[in-house]
Amino acid sequence: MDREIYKQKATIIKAMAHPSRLMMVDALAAGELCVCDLQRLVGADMSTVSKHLSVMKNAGIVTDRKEGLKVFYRLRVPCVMRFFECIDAVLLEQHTSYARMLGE
Amino acid sequence: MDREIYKQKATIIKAMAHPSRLMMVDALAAGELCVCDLQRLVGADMSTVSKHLSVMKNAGIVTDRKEGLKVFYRLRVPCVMRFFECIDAVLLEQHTSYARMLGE
DNA sequence: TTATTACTTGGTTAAAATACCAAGTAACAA
DNA sequence: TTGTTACTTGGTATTTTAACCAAGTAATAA
Repeated sequence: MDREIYKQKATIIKAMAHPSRLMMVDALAAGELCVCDLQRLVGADMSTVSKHLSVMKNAGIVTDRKEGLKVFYRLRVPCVMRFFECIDAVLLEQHTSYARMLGE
Repeated sequence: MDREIYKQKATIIKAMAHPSRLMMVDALAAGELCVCDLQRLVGADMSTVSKHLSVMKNAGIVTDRKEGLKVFYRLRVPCVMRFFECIDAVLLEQHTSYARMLGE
């Protein structure tokens, strides 16, 4: 059934649909980071950050690797970065029509 | 502040993060459709479909146009379709590692 | 005018997501 | 062993989403 596929796809997209998670993906585009780095980045409780990461891990967006005390996360499917280009296009379009509206 | 930008981006992504909405975007990729078409497609209450569309409209993903009794929606930023390619890559990767796991 | 169609909006209820604190685990250090 | 660091997981309160029904609006038809 098609329904099930759309549900799976929605789960993946939903896993990115949060400001802190987007921020983390953006940072991870440059390479591996430990949870402690990501916590500093988003400035939330460690448990909150950890839960955000597990959402993305379950969705298949990131993987992790333990090294000593630290756990390093990295993007599993780098193409998610191409999302951002399109999102920027949407934001730009919003901005453009807003400017157009003001000009009328 | 960066925070605000990430929040805006999350709003756009969140607007696609629902099975019915994904299904509609997919259908709209082929061209304009009226709310009645989209209702048949997703098979939910008309009011539900209308609200989903307004979420996407507010996010800047679709626009609408009234013609007689019908309201036609279309994608405003076609690049959202490129999302799907990447989502497919994530699903494929999930599938691949699952197969790998079974093989071990 | 009244009726019908195609939508949207308001209201309500149920389900899901999010944040923090507290407690638990795993690796290393003393 | 005991302590510390770096995380994860459980619990709970709050907020956000989502679905349907009912009522409202705009365009057309009779």
